[in-house]
Amino acid sequence: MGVKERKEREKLQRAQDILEAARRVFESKGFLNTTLQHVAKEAEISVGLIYRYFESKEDMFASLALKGAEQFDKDLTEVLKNGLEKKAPAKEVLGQTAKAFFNFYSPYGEYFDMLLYSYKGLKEVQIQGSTLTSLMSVTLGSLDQLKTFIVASPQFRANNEDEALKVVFLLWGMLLGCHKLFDGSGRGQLFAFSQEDFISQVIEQIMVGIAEPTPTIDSPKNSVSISNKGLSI
Amino acid sequence: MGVKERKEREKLQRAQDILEAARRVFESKGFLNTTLQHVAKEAEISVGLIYRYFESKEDMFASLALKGAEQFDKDLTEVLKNGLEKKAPAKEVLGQTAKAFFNFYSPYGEYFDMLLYSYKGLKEVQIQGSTLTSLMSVTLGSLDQLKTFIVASPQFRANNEDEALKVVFLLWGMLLGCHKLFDGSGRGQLFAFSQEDFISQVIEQIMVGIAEPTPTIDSPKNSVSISNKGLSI
DNA sequence: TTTGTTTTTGAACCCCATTCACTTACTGAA
DNA sequence: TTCAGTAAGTGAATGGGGTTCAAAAACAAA
Repeated sequence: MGVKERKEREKLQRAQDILEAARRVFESKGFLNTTLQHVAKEAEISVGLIYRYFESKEDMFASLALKGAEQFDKDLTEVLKNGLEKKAPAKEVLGQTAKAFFNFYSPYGEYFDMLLYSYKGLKEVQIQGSTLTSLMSVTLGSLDQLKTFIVASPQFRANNEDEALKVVFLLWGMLLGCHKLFDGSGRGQLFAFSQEDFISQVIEQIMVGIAEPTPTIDSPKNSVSISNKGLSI
Repeated sequence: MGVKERKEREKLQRAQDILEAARRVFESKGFLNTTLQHVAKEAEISVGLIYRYFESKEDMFASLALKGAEQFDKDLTEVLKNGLEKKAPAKEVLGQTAKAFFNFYSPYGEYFDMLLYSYKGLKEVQIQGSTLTSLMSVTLGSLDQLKTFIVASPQFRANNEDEALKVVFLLWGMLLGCHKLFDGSGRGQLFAFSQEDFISQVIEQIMVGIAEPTPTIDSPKNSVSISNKGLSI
């Protein structure tokens, strides 16, 4: 009874084909300008058939984002594993993380944004579909990976789960923000530096801080013994 | 001929009334669930009249965001002026900046996000309306204020425009990201800490860095003379 | 009052996402 | 090979909502 299995496979494949077609159209036209007619044409099927494979247009977005998030999670695992094994400098690991993040977020983050956005808009109607739930759960998994890495690596100040979690959110927030800054608005071109350069410098700054090591000129009062570290918060 | 003036005033007032009505409806229903019929009803006018005052629904969003951005810019000016005059600790100033940012971004940022988003979606059709242009320009003005502050304050490592700009973007990105983390997705409740606490700790971390001050145990090779500062990148 | 202008209205228009009655393709059994 | 039953696929119809427009109402000036 290989028929059932074959059908199953074909069905999955068809779903993937539609998704890829959708991605192509979105990328060339942008979300709002893409109609399901366009997608159907690109996928060489009829409009109605889309609904046999996806609950809605939004669900297609979610599915794309989910694919991206899963890829990111896989990349992240790789990056962190290598980082620990080779005892690579933290900023290098974070740089690679950022790179993976943008690989995910540039094509898919838009969908992600939109989903978050529409989630909020729809919160009183219907909280979320299963695809969106999966998306959230994969994302939280990635955050957890990062947390574990930070606790395990001796290069970070944070050495317990709680502290590390905050660092993770700081990094995550920074990445989200940088993406918005550069990619989300098209303003990137206004800046004199590339995203890549910028990110690596931001990471550098996050590592060592932006404050002047010796804060004020007029307070030698509590310079008792910590003169050498100077930066222990 | 005070008639003309009165009409002028009434027109402006009417626009404001519509905008406020729109804001109320958006806040109670969310964007996507708000129709122009709703807004018209709330403003006690007919649907068509909205179009005498605003180019489109999107333009209403942009106008709301603009109001928010202008308020933020004003607040920021105040915060930074006080900070410099009173030589307040940098993290305090940044904390107040964050507060002002969220005051703006919580009610209006959603519109802002959406505009950025739709800007991207529509970039090949029509770049932008005048309201959106103003919004961008006000925002860039705020960023510039921050840059100037950072150059002027001795508490920051950065002491030239170029360095300071990067710090500004780091901060801005962090704020954007934190907003998304907490407010944009409703995930805030999942975390064990409040946005306010989180932000202040993030600022702390950004000031002093997340790296362990003495990076590795096995490199006393270049401890020539900078042993006291230890953190000069 | 009359005339010209501005404001206001709400029904009509149009663009989609979504649905649905229907057709076609396929499968397993007779 | 035929046939019933099911799954896959179609595209025109539906409905919601942003936008437009012709006409009415309100208003100003003469």
